Amino acid sequence: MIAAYLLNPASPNRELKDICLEHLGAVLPGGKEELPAKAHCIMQLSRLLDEKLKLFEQDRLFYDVELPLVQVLADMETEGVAVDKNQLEAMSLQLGRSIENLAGEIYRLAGQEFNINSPKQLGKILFEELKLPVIKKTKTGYSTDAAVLDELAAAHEIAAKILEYRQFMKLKSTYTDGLAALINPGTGRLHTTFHQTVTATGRLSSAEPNLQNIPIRLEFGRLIRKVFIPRSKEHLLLSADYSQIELRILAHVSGDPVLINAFRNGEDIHTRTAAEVFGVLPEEVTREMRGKAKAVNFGIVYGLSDYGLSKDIKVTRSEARRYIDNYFARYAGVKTYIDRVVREAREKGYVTTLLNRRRYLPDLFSPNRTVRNFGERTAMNTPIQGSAADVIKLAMVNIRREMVEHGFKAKMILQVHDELIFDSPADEIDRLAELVKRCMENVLVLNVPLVVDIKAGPNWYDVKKIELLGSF
DNA sequence: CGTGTCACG
DNA sequence: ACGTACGTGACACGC
Repeated sequence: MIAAYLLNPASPNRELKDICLEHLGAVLPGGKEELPAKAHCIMQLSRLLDEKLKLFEQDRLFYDVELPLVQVLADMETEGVAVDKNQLEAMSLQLGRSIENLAGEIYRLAGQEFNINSPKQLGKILFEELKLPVIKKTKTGYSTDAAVLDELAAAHEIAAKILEYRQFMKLKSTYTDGLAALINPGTGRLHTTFHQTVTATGRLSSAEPNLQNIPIRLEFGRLIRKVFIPRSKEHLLLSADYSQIELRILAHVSGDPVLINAFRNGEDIHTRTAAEVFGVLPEEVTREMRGKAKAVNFGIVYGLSDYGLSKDIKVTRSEARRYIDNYFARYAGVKTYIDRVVREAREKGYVTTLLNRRRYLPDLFSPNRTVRNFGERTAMNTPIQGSAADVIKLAMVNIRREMVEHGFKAKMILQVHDELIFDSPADEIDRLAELVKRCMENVLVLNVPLVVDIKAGPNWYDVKKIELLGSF
């Protein structure tokens, strides 16, 4: 399954019968021949896929990264993450009361009761009963998403209430109630499943529950993180996250001197970008300028458009265009790199990552311009996002080896794309922090340093940065 | 099961 | 004139 994934990660079907069809051109029979036919196919496939991996120079990625990662992920899933069930239930009750109060307010303002969770019913109330202006439409009717409600907030106080209602409803259904329902009664912990063959870029995904999307951006949601705790009172949680890994990878693959210098000098990258884009000194950069520059940096990684940027930071499209033009004028190496990646993708039909992960981009050849543009943005984004996935996967394999070798009691329990979480005895924390930081920062040698921040604490909310002594 | 919405990196 | 930021998963609704 994993070999087939590396050969073509965008292929939607990963069942044995799909892989047989794709690589052997064979249709698996049903009935009494099914089992021996499967055995035969697996044998054929193991040789064939091994040959194909060698041909694509993906054998190291397969044997040195993805295969050893299987055991790492299995152990993480088995260990699970402890949660405070009582606290989860208390939060649920509190959210339930807030939701009821808000619903009452919303019904009063609407002049009737209806299902607030139904976009169809909500649209009718907002745009037909209350006659609010229609901002945008979906395939099936009126859009009522957060951007629309934000705009409506000026016209009617119901909009803000609905936004608040949605926020609480999300927290209750997906997080407090949703997580509580998935606590394993035997272990008292949450045991996610990490999927290794799902994403087109090489990232992992997490399901049942998804522990890669626990709230953090809004303070209220962030409190959910308090329920994620160590397994015993002698333990702490330790989190280790890569600082700006995607932009560092961009600096490496593009060779852009301004970007490389910024990272080598340990500069704040968003401030540096603001200084470049707005033509001021770093010390003259305001909060607002830095915020916009941060959005530009994200946009660069995504394969930006002036439209997407303007929507993100709420400036006019021509203003966004100016930021982008300024960016490419100052980071000319990035511009050259992006043009090269897209051109090579068109020539070869695929893009690759640092460790030779591959993604085919048939969208590049679509007659539809929108689809083609999408393909071009994918061509820019995938080598960055996918290389970041390569880096952390290799680090996970190396960390596990060292932890086993040195007899650590601590356990790696979660991966959140650029971050690893450990459940560790308090008296191991300093040694673990040193090991994890060293493994993550030295996993590959790039032309800019990789920097990892380490935090520790009594739960996932209250982790605080710790500085390591004497490790340089 | 498709759609809309929204949580994360 | 049109339609667009990259990658996921879960929930609720409604067919």
